[in-house]
Amino acid sequence: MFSKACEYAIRASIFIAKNSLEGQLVSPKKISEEINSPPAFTAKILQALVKNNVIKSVKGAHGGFKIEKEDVSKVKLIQIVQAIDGDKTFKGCALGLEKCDEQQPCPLHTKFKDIRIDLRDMLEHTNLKELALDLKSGSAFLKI
Amino acid sequence: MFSKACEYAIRASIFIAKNSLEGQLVSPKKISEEINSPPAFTAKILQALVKNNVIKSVKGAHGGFKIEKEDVSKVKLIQIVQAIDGDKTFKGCALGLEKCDEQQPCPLHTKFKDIRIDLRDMLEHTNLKELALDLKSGSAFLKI
DNA sequence: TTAAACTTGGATAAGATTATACAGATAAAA
DNA sequence: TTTTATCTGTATAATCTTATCCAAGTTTAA
Repeated sequence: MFSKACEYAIRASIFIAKNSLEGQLVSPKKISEEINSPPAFTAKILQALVKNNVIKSVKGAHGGFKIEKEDVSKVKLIQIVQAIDGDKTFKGCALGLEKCDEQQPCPLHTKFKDIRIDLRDMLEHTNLKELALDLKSGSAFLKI
Repeated sequence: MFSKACEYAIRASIFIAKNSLEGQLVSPKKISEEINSPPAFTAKILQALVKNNVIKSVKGAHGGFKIEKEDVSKVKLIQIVQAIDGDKTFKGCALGLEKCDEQQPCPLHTKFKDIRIDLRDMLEHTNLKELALDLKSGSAFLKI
């Protein structure tokens, strides 16, 4: 569904969101420990998220990554997916056809439509705050 | 969503299904032409489909691939996906966690549940005959 | 001002997926 | 029985994804 990079990106973003709500800045080292991801690869992904304005970085000593408190509820999952995987996840043809649309559909076009729409809706309407709160309350987890 | 190999596998299976309904055997060369896929790679995928009992091969001169007429409506998409991609598409955690379940869910677990179920249902209930008939009637396409 | 802690960017490597090529096996048909 | 058309299996290459490493730049705090 998502690439490995995108999985890490979402997990990292939720972890950063949780800490940002608590006023805490987090280092990439801490992030990769807490979401159980390869440190160097995770750092790369964090940079991509910064470039795409999903998270902010604070350089220098005692720096790290954060999301402004008032922005945590504004960041939607779709922004993260789009930043890392582009829009192939919820756009494009299930069978890989270049030009697949209502006029010239692939045989699965109609059958996939609703699933795609549901997926897109979910990604568009789910924000980092609700996910971070589930993490905080202990009703959801980011590793193992 | 699906791997490239799986996309080719589904397209090839639908094309074979259509021809099998018409009593025609098709060569891998013809298949890759009609579904616009790399010939050698497609041949590999066809072999995998034979091994997994999705299609049958007829060896020797004027051989090719087919599906028994009475089986065309019995082959479900999920068999093809499972044969090529395994079950990662409709099983496993959206965020890549090893052990993600109702007891220890990832933050997206609940939100993904319905989408996964819908996808699986669709794959379980869609058979090659209906897809082949759409192709035959000209209401769906397999290339461009 | 200097050292420490951190982010940034580039080079590189390991692994998986996608793709090709070809020799050998198989079976129909001439 | 020989030719021909085809599937099958192995070896190999190209490309993309995943992952690591390190040097350089940035900023805080001592």
